[in-house]
Amino acid sequence: MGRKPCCSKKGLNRGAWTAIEDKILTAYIKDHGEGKWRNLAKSSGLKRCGKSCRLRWLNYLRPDIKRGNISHDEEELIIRLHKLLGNRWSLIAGRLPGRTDNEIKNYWNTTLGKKAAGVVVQSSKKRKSAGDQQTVREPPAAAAGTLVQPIRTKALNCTKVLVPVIPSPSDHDCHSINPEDTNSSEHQAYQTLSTNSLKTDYTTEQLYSNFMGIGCCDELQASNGTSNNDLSTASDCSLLFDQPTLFFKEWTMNDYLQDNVTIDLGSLASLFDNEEWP
DNA sequence: AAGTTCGTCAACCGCGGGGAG
DNA sequence: GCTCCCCGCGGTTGACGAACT
Repeated sequence: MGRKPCCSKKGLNRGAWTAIEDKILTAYIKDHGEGKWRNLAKSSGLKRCGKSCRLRWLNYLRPDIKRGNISHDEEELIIRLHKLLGNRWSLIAGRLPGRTDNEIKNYWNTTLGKKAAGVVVQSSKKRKSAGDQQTVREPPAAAAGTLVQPIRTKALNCTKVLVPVIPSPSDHDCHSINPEDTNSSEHQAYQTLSTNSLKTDYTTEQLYSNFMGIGCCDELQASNGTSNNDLSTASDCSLLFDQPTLFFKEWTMNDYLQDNVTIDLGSLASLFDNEEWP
């Protein structure tokens, strides 16, 4: 049957966007809002396909895009999140305010990937001379005999990750969730998750194992229709691994999206350094 | 100065998920 | 249940500029 191409390529502009096109797109989105990209492309008069418009807006024109170099804190965070999530660029980007998945992906491919692999990266735009080859170190994990692999969600057929367990109300002590405080983000997160009829008889080790994609992911998926990738969010990880409630304050998606909270990257990094963290 | 190599990053491509009919 | 459409994601490409020979 074949899939229809996203747009007819006849008569459409391709390649780099011009300043005029940018202006048109920005003005149109200001007036009509995001979404309906295909319609947007037609209605705005831009000779671009919807995909192209969406990409241009999300990766370049959005007002909240952060420009400039990736900071050291951000870099650390990307490395840690990548270790945890693999190439889930959009999820990683979701934790870095103002950064786009494309930007992070590019940064990883050009810089961090090499770093993470143990290659000493030369300062940017400096080529190595013949006698100054890149030094290749053994990856720390490999050297220790244990290769750290990112979670491969696709390979595990586990795109719908489950939260297999939520502590019962009697477990509240260890999560610092006050059941009386129905307005707290902790409580709301608990409610959201607990309404999914989740099991309550898993140990932390089992949770960790499930979360890391080792073991019964498919079985759990079959036994529970809960959808979404929320387990990939740091707040859920915190719930699972008994991390401090600090996470809920700074790392719930809602807080970030709605209140545009400035995230303390240092605190996150220290949290990742916790021994229980993968 | 000219040519070559390499790094960066915007943009494109194809695929899959999910909703509507 | 099937098909179509829209959207979002991750992988890849290619233009461009800087560094090097």
